[in-house]
Amino acid sequence: MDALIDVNYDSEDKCIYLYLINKVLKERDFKPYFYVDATTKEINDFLSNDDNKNLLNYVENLESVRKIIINSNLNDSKNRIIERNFTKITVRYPKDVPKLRVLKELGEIYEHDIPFTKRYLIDSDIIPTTYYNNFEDKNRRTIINNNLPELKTISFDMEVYCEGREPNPEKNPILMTSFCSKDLKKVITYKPFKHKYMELVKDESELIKRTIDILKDYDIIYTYNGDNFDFPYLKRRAENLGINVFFDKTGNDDKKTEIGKKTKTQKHKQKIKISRGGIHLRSYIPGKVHIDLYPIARRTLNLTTYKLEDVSYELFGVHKLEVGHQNISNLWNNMDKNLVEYSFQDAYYTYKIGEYFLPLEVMFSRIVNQTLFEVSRMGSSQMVEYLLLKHSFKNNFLAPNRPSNREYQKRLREYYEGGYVKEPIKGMHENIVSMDFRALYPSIIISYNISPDTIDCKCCEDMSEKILGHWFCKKRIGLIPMVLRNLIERRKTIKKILKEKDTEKKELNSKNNKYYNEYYKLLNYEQKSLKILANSHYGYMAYPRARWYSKECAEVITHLGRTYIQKTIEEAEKYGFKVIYADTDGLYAVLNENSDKKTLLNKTYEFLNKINEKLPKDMELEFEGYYKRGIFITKKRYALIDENDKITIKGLEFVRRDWSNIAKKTQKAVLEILLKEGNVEKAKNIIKNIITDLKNGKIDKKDLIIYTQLTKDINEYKTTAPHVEVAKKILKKGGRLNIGDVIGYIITSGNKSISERAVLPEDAKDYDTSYYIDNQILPPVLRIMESLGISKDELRNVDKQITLEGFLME
DNA sequence: AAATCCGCCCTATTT
DNA sequence: GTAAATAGGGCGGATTTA
Repeated sequence: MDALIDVNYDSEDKCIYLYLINKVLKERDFKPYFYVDATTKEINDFLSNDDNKNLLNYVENLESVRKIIINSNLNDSKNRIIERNFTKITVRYPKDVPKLRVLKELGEIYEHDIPFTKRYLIDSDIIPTTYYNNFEDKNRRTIINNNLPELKTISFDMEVYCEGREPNPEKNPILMTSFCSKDLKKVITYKPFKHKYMELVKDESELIKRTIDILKDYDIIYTYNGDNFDFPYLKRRAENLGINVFFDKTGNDDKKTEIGKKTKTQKHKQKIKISRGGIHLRSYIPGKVHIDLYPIARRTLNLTTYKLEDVSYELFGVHKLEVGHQNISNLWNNMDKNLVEYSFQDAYYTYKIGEYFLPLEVMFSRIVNQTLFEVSRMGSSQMVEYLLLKHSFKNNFLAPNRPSNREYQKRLREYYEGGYVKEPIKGMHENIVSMDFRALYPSIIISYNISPDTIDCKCCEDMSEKILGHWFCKKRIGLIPMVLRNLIERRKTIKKILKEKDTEKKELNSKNNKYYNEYYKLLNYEQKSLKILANSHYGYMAYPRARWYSKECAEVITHLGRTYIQKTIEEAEKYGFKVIYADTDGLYAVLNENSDKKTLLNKTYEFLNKINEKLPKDMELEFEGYYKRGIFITKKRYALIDENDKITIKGLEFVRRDWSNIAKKTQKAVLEILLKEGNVEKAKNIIKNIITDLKNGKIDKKDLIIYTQLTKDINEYKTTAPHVEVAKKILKKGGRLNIGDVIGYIITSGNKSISERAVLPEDAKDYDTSYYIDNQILPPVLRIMESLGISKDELRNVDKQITLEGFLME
């Protein structure tokens, strides 16, 4: 029983290492290759040329093969897909491929930039993190089951001495490391702190050695920002102290075999490799799965800030002990045992977050067919791309190339129309129903067979009606619709199983055994990952760096989307609904004549049945929800309350990070009163009280902080903005900043510009009361009041804040 | 000279 | 490093007002 957890090309051994749980296999048969649009003769001639003689050494084999290529020139009168011969060039080593790219002088080269280990997973039939029988024998290899493999997981965190703002690995030592796993809780350090999880070692060198010793026996290592901090720091410290860092599992070296036969033992393969991935680093250890939870949290959750503490609170609702980086040195010097507790809590919550995200990542890894390490660092578009590469390979297609920089720049400038948004009927509404299309874009893609390899195919030109001047093949299913259909069908099956299990559970009304729970949970994760991937295909086709980019396809999809929602609005109105608001794939409506909830719901279901009969079979308009009340302010900004008094807020300041907490709290309180009771006077009172508190300095500093993200390098900003000015101050103090960092600041008093008065919360001596009243508290609540028909004049006679306050304070 | 308007840049949301 | 549609703050130059 074996399961693959990592794949690495060993450049010393010149072959692929397949890391299974507790076993390493070598794959020597698989060689790097790519394709050239030229004949073997042309290539042979080119390579026998004296200038290119050295290139010939790299080539292991030339072979003419039939492949299907997508003709991306839509104006071309040839077919959309063409099957013809290309030359497949197999080389000795991965690094030979870049050298042979000069062959593009002879004709376009294809699939020359797919990393070798990823290529291996595309071409092989191995699904990562899945149990197989007879793994070592390619012909007898069979999947046992879909259970989650028993992976040994551990979290790891490090504390470092820090004098200034940033620790310096040349000077500042590692103070302690902490770990958490199912059966291990430990903090290692070289000062005798008192704590139940403490392990004392002699010095930093021993600390590092002991740390490696612990980690090497685990399969998965969770960190929080380990990519950019813990591992690079650990590596550098170890180098400076002259320590060799190898993560080879105890006993692994004895079990290394060729596929089939035994070979000499080999050690010292698994060391930390730091590589650049865009602006960030990646810390990889061959054979281990390092999962950095920080980027996953950033991608998956929507929070103001993404400190470990914020994420723990979001996921588990617990506040963990927090220590500022600068305070670590103090705690260390004073032998404060809180440092140990803090360090352990970091490891503990990192572990919990890791276990929380792992199943979903495992599912992505299986579906996309790439390693956990890679998949946990991919965005949804990259996952779609690898999924498509897999299916492209299976169907004998040549994958389109990634765009050149020029092509990318060109694509960036291509705009097209998106979803339809109806101007809302502003103000308060009651008895509201909402309906939306289930997976609108994916279902359109499938229904119309929209794909770069089916658009405007010559074979179907005459028999097709044109959509924005385009049509799609009727004879052959396109690559993207095919992949999408697979995902959606599998998801449907899972949903059905889950539903059956659910009713079964209810009928039995009994406690479930463990197997049932695990099975159920896992299917639920699979279902979630399938949904995410399905929903990413439209965005993928419109993504300028995509191989299967097609602006035309994306344009047709949104066009059809607009048509369907507009048609639905029209039908709803004919049916006796008043549509209050609609955005892209869904709408909110009330009945024209006054009615109770029951009448409304009955009518809604009648309407849905009627509409769904007319829709293509893969498309469906669904009931989404019923709401007692709702306030609609503008497009993309509204709030609703359901029967359980649950409030949903969309787009308003309350859900945005770039507003102070006090402004958000006030808006929420006002909305709550208006939605629950419709009492305008009470709402005014809330505002009045907050303003009084603000004036009396009763507001907690934390509630005044405004958070804004840096979205580019500080020098690229063309305008002065508060968060940019604060960022400059941070840099001046010796701090480091990255693109994507979130800056928090408070506006202090004075009469200079707002940007000049923005300071870091820790530096704020006071705050500008009138700024917070005029620019933070009032605008968000006034917009709501105004939408209810309470004119600004009613609230403020002249435009001075003093007068408005006067009105509120009466 | 001050107040106001407006376009631009920028961020963050919704779908 | 999925897309477009959208609102709204702050800045700074242009325009209007006194």
